Amino acid sequence: MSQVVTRFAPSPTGYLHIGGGRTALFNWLYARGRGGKFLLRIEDTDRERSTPEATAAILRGLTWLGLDWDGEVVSQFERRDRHAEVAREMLARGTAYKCFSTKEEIEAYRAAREAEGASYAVFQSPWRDADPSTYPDAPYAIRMKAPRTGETIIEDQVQGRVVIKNETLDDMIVLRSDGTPVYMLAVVVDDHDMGVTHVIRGDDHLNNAARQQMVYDAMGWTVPVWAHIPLIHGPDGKKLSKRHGATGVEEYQAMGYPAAGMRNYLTRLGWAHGDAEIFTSDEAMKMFDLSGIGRAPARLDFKKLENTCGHHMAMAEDAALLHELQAYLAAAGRPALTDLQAGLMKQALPFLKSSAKTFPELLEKASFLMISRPIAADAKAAEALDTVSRGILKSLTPRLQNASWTKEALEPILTGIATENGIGFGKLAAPLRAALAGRTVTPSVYDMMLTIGREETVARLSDAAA
RNA sequence: GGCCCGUUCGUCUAUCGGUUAGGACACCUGGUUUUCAACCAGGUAAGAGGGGUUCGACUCCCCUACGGGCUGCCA
Repeated sequence: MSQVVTRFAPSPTGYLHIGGGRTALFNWLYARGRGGKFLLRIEDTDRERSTPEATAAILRGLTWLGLDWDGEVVSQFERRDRHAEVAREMLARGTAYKCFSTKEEIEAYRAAREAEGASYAVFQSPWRDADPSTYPDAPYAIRMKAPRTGETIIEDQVQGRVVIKNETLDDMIVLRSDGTPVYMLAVVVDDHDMGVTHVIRGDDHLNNAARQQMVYDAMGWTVPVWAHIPLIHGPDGKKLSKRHGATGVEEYQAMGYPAAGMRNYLTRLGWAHGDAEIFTSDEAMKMFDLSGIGRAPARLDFKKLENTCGHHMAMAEDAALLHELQAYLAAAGRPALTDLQAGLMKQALPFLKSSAKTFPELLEKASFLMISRPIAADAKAAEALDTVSRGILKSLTPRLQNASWTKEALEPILTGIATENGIGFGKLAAPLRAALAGRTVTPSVYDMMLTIGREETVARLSDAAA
């Protein structure tokens, strides 16, 4: 078996949709897991709607997801001459013909059929078998000479064997009367020329596959392996749209989901391998197979996304996580970390990452190291700093001056103070949290003290005790 | 309208004719605990409906309902 070649072929008419991201991911996993190639082609033949900004956004989205492609990005529009050449070759082979019917004539044909009571009308061009000597001197489109009887069978790796009756398909136009190629032809020519062996795409193309397969047949080309995957739906089961919230991959980056978690979640959305839930991309590549893809559309579940992200956050290496955190801040338009904050963050990451699911949550938990003196206590925290508590903090600071700065050394000091004052550790922790972080919900007081260091700890406690 | 695809706990799914229908998320309860989390243990919860085929159907076939897609000289 020759090398596997897959591709992702989005239209540059907007940002990278979450469904497109998953389609790209499946193609990437399939190719990478088999030592194959994953190609990227921009289907920009619709000049009205295609924009360079959209192409850039799609590339950014893929890059964020960690999906790397092989070779140069192919522009479909730039290959239009090649597409036209194939259309002419079909003409020469007799698998296509010149059609001089105008748009008005086609509409009239359909209207007439419907008037006769037909519920639908496949246009049958009068030029299909016309004698070339009768051709008018007028613009013409090139139509594929599709079989009118029999059936076209799509052997789909996800949908199974799909049978389409040829009589329901018209002679599709492959080259418009203005000489530009039509998408359906372009896809086939490009996939063939690029050596694509496996076409993994949304099942909105399932019906199209029949016509595309006819082009392969007409040209005598090898039909690729088809795999039409179901689309992603919103939580209510309807097609995912803006009203469900985020539909763009980059929006998820801006919301602070780690890319590894996003990848894992998207891989599991509509695909399964036994009970495997949490896995790295390397593991996913080894497990991924077309047979594991479900046939029903899957719904987006933010809770599970978060949970999956939490696992990956905890699994991440500190340096890489810090790097991604900084990228998140930039993507979300939030201020970057100062060198001091970055240094403290690196120390705090080992305990912060184990309980955070997203970067905003991580930052929330890290607020004690983001702030600087004087620490402003919020209303609830201020309540914890009553006269008695301030007195306790005051008596605590001298004992911290000479302690070695480890949890083992600090623990007896803090529990000792609590015992001396006849209070439980919980009663002591509250004012400590208020003094160190200015809030009532924080990481462990020991973790905070160890992170910011002796000098800053004593300073913050002294501030609060004053 | 026609054609095509789909339908297992609330959600993602396992099952490929014989299971007490399994796992994960969510939810509920308990535990741990200096707060919030995280973590640990346990629990609630499913084969759209109706016909067949079969000794036996979630699994195979048909019908219905519901959802989605396609039906362009858009992609």
